Amino acid sequence: MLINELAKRTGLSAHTIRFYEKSGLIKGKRKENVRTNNYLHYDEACVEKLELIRDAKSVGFTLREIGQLMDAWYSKRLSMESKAAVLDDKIRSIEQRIKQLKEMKKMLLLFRQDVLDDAC
Amino acid sequence: MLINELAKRTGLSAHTIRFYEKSGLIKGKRKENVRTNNYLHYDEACVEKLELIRDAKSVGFTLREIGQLMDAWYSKRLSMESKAAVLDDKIRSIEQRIKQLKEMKKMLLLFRQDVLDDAC
DNA sequence: CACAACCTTAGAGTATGGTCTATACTTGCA
DNA sequence: TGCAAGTATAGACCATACTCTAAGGTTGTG
Repeated sequence: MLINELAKRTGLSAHTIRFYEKSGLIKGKRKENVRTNNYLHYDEACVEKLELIRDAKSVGFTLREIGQLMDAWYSKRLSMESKAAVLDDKIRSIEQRIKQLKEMKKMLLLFRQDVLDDAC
Repeated sequence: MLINELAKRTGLSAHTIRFYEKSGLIKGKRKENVRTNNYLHYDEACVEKLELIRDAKSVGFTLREIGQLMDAWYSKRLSMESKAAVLDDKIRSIEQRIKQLKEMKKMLLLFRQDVLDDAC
């Protein structure tokens, strides 16, 4: 599929997709048998990757971290161990973030109670 | 206390503290009886606020959101209802983020298992 | 009273993550 | 064949959140 279809499939703009491609997160391919243009073609793996990017971004991962994550998942040059290590690292950082969020929530609930108490 | 002591107390740089002050998140006061300089003095509330900023940033809040939060907490011009509403809003967004993080963790654990399985 | 160690403001520079514009070529349809 | 719609690349521009430098005034100690 071409970039506009990919944009429709993922809900991202073509601009943003090009930005991600320039950042090395996804890669389109040129068709060898087509010489008249240099349009880039994208496959289902690109859709999946862009969805992963969207999800990972929404929980606070940077594009750099997401790149490492996708390398661990797709790359052939990394060993099983180093792939697992990258994933373990991200999993630990997620657990840490969940812990911090729970603490922040507890604090906000206290704030909230104080606000309501003061006024009564 | 002056800015360097505040920096030491909070672990933030004086640069960053000035940036936060310029952004409206904290406010130092000039001493009225001192006319020879225009040094800004900070109190314990500033230390607390900066610690809140640090914590809230680490869980992904923007400075703008943190500003709203601290308004809800410290401001006298907001009603009890609107303060509680701001807090409720942030609490809901935290819950949403925790949910997303748990999903992301589940996914990474599956990735991890797949990586290990493939290699065996 | 020299001088290091503070303080101030203004503004430049950096990194991240987009977002948009300009220019130019290609394709598909009437 | 003309022309709207799609594609490519380069680079400008934006917001957020710092980070640093410059230039100048103040304070405290020997």
